[in-house]
Amino acid sequence: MDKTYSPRDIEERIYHRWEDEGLFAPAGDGPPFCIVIPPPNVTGTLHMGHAFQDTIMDALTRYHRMAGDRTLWQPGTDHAGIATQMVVERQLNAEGRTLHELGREAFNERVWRWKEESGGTIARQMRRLGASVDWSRDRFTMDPGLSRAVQHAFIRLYEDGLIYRGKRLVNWDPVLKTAVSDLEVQSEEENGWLWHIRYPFANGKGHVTIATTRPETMLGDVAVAFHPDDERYRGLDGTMLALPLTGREIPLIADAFADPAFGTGCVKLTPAHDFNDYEVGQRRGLPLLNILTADAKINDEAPAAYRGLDRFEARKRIVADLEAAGLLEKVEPHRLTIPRGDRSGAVVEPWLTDQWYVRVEKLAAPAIRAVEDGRIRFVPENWDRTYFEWMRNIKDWCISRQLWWGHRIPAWYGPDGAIYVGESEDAVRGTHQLAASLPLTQDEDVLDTWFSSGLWPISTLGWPERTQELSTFYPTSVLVTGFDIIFFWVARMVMLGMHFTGEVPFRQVYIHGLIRDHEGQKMSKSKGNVLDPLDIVDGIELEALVAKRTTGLMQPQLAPAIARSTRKQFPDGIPAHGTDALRFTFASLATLSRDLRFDLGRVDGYKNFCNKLWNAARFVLMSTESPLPAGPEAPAAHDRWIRSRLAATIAAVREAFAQYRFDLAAQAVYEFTWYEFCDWYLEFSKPVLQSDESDPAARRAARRTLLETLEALLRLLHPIMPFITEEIWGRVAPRAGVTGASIMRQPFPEAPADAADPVIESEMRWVMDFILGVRRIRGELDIAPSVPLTVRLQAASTQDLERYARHEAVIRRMAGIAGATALGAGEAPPQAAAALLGDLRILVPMAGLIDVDAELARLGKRRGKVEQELARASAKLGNASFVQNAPAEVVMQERERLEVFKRELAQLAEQHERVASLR
RNA sequence: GGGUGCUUAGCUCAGCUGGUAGAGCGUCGCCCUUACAAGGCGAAUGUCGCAGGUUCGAUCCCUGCAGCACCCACCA
Repeated sequence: MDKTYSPRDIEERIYHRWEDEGLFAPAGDGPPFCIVIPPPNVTGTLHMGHAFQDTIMDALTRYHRMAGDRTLWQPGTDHAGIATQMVVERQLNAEGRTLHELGREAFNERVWRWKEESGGTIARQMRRLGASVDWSRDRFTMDPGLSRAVQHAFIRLYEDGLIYRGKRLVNWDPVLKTAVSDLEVQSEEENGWLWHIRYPFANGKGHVTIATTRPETMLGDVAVAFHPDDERYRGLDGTMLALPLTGREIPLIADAFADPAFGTGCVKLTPAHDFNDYEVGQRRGLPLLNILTADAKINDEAPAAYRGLDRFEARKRIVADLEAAGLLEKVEPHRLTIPRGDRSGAVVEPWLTDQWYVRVEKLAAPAIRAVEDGRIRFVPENWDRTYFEWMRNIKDWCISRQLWWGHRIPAWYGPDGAIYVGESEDAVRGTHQLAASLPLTQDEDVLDTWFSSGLWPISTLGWPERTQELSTFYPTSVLVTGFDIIFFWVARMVMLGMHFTGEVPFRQVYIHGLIRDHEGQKMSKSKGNVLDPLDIVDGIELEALVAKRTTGLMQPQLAPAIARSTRKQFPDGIPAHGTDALRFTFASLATLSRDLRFDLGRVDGYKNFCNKLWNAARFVLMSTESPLPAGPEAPAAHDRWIRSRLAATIAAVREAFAQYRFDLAAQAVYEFTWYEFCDWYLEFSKPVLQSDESDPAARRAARRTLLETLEALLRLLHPIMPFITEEIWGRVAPRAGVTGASIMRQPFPEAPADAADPVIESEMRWVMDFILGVRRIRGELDIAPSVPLTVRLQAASTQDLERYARHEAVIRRMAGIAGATALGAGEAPPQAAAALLGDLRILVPMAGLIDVDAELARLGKRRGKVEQELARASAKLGNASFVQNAPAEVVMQERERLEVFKRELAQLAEQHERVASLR
């Protein structure tokens, strides 16, 4: 093995081998286990959130694969309608061309080309991260098979009466010029104004005053409402008003919709441009007057003076005209929520159009029940409340989009406006027996991306065909995703999956937190704090990092600040850490918290961990030969001890995986590896291995234990750190007598039932405490390691002496002592510093090497601590109700503690006196 | 307006069904001891947000408050 661990040399090579050998495909006949990947945008790149999510899914996948399950991690990408279309459109614009010049067909060809070009990026990145997806089953939402699934789903829902076409108000994005669903609208509080405007009575005698945040919509007003109980307007129901600037007359009506407490109590009604007003209008039979074009300019329904003006321009003009007419009563500042399109950032308009909708109520009911009765379980559990909250108030889902990139809606219109839904024009003509001469035109629109995403678990497995994969892997086992798409995606998969198959799409939904930067900020291009996971893996020079963060900004003026903060945070760029270190970091970050702060310092730490493991393996390989020599074996206590500790660690890791506590799994395996295996066990084994005088049977046992423990440890670590474990395992396994092409297909470790050994653990605890006691004296009294110590044992029991004898070689080496001898009965103890180990006192004679003051200080410090503990324990035991009510076990334990403290205190006092007398 | 989280060592976070507060990073000493200086050995550091309550006992359970996030919602 190379002396240093260098991830770059091993990772790519190993991944290719796995892939070439087909190790990612489901195998065996164990119970099925399946995860479908949340499909990233095909033209996108992986960010930290993806890398985190992929790490979790891969860890689960590898864990289950090793546990013997027939495991499929289903990969794929999403066509991401709006996002992708916007990117390509921007490319076009940069070339000085527009979408419409190109035409629909040519544009789509162009998007496909772009998809082919950039579509491999994600896959390349996933390979670097070690993702063990079954690439042979890679899918794209616009693949022919998946497109067929989408079409089939649409047709069936239509036939089931769950899809309809309707003219109503939708959220209209005037920049993208498409309808969007409620979920794609982001409402933010912003500062605005409240305009108070007078609407004169038609008879010229007086006026009412309305308050509005959107004066330009007055051009579409069809009524003004006041509350029926509002005394101020008693008897005015039905009075006609002269709508300013328009020459139109509209009625004043009494309607409970108006809130007497707001503004003047009068509200203008614009049913074509406001969701509330629309509802009132429907109820009251008011007309709809649309005054806006698709790009939110004033249309020809409005007075000539305003036609063609942008809505915000029109607002200014109208306010000015009202003021000039003396109708503007006042303007006051007002906080209001502004709805913006989540992609374009444009203010969304409620706009009257024909769109396709999914009638969700019937779909939602079984989807709610599935979570209520536990067929689907959220982890952490409380996300079900979020799910319920939304599902119980769900509204019909607008699924048509006025885009070109996506699944075209399979509907055709006759000249009379009749709607025919089917697989193709021919099919439609056939089913409905339409004359060949009857002209049919297909709907121009495409479906919401989330419609096809909602089918993902079934469509990737082959639905609507009844494939082998579908029957094997559906329902899938667990969905791993972020809480931000519970509504967009999770809920829709449940509804659609259940409707089409009668079964839930997944049994568990593991909701992970959001990766933020080290300051807790969301990572975003415009904040300039994004990290490319592969830059952490491979490292990146400072200048390259700065360039990466500052190019392609939507707001180029942010570049200098971003460059500055980047240089400050990473003065030397980012060093290479390797994939395993990054993955281990993600695993240890995967707590139940919803915000996860990513700190590069942790990756550094886990890279060191990789190095530690690497070197431990080197030691094991250097200390053993292949194959293990035959012969009788005599395991030492520490051999049995490490097996006992390994068993406990295995149990902890398995439990952690079962609970999706990757952080606890990582922690358990980290602590075992570093603190138990490396810090203690390897050192324990050295005297046996490196001495020519040791018992050959003990040596054989040590070598076996070394190899077997490491081999199991590698398997235990593999789901989280696949590369380094594979690399080391390839060398270690043969010596441990394990055969196999790859660690990937080895069984996940199981704790042998008889491995746990409390007796041995307590004996080794004694050994370790002995060593620690001497080391502490050395450290605190500043005795150089080169100074050999000979210690005396005072008040040693038979057991102490036996233990010392059994472990003398280890203790001498690790505590750095030349030897230890028991104090004879009646022999006066030497002047010495002492470490306490139960009743046993380990005396380090002070002759000439101990600083009296330092030792006194040391004793005093310890005494303070013990006194504190003692006081606490005795207070507890002095409390009658504690003794009475606490479980006997607890009380007994407390009594023991008290005794121990008392004894220790006495010993400390005695020691203190003796040392002080040296002065 | 409704809902959900969070507050523990300088920083980032664990702490399972209430029973002696932990880790990593950082800090401070001493060591290049032949697996590893990406290391070893040792050390320091906490009124567990605040105030009540339940309990023999509360970081943990309950109530209230404060601060910080986030989600949902049509108030002109």
